[in-house]
Amino acid sequence: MVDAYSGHMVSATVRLTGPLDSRENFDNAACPIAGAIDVVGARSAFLLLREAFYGTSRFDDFAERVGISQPVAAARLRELVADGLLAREPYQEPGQRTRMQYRLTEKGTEFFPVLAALMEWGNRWVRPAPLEFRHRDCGEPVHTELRCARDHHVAASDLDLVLTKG
Amino acid sequence: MVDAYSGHMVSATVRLTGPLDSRENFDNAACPIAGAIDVVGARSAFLLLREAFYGTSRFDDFAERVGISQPVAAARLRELVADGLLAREPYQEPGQRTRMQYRLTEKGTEFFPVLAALMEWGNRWVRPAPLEFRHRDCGEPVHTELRCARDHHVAASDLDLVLTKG
DNA sequence: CATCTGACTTGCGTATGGTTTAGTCAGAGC
DNA sequence: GCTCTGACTAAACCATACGCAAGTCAGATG
Repeated sequence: MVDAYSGHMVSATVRLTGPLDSRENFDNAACPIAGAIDVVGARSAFLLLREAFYGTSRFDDFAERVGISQPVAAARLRELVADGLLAREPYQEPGQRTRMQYRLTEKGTEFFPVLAALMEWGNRWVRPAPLEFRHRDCGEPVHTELRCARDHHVAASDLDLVLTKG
Repeated sequence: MVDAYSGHMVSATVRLTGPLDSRENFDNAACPIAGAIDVVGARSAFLLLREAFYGTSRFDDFAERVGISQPVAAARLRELVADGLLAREPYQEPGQRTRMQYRLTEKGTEFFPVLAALMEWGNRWVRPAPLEFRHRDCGEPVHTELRCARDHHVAASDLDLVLTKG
């Protein structure tokens, strides 16, 4: 982990393999991370999704619990629906009038690991809070990790980034 | 997974336990997710960190490979250094003059699961790319997942969010 | 018919993240 | 001492993310 020339610690980097090694075949415009951020990059989008995972479903609750204004909540919820992370649908409790609710789609649900990783990192490095995820069945704390198909725990420095086609 | 009243699918939500159940004891201002976003919320910050994990260390390379202008690269790198995710340090290759490099700190290195989760989600739902992380030792694909201390695989709907103090 | 509530919209101003173009500055090599 | 390169900075500008205050509108409830 110590660089031969500088004597400084070297970062734990991913290794880019094959055609990616020269960096010429890495297409920045095609990067899925950039794509993801273009969809959910706004602060309010992250926090609205957090709220959705906490069970919030109604417009006013979203705005209030996230702490954003109604115009922003409306704009962002509309985007999240348009991008397929949330579904907007009418519902009716008995004896109540029809209302609207926002529900996580499969695309939205699968975003959870991002939020969990962000929460874990934020809790450790930015804003420690007395909050923790626990597995309901066994009560043990839960954290995000990288695993390979053979179930090995993997660090960033043990990763290769490979081109699977082309 | 089907709501008793609406007949619609119900989202896979985390369960807020104890004092959090009523939502009155959930302090939005203290949320670690919000804290994390306040630090690395900008698109350019995510992409600069991605580049750092891909081994980039020099200013011009960051700007070019991320595809951002130099003023933005300078501003964001300065912030990431100020926030402790990157370290800016001089280095010197033999026979070369002293230059600057940006290196991931421990705080920055631990951000990797967020990027990995974002990449996995983006690759599946937004911008499929022929890119994959593989475990260098065994060659198997790697993905992010939630595990409890007893090594159970956990979904969002199997999670409790608990207050550990207060 | 009047009121209430949920779910927004409209209009306005500010802050931030981004762009382009151009320039600075220091050290190594010639 | 001139040039080249790496690492930025400066100025002017545009787009969007956000805020606040107020208004709209439709469907129960009384």
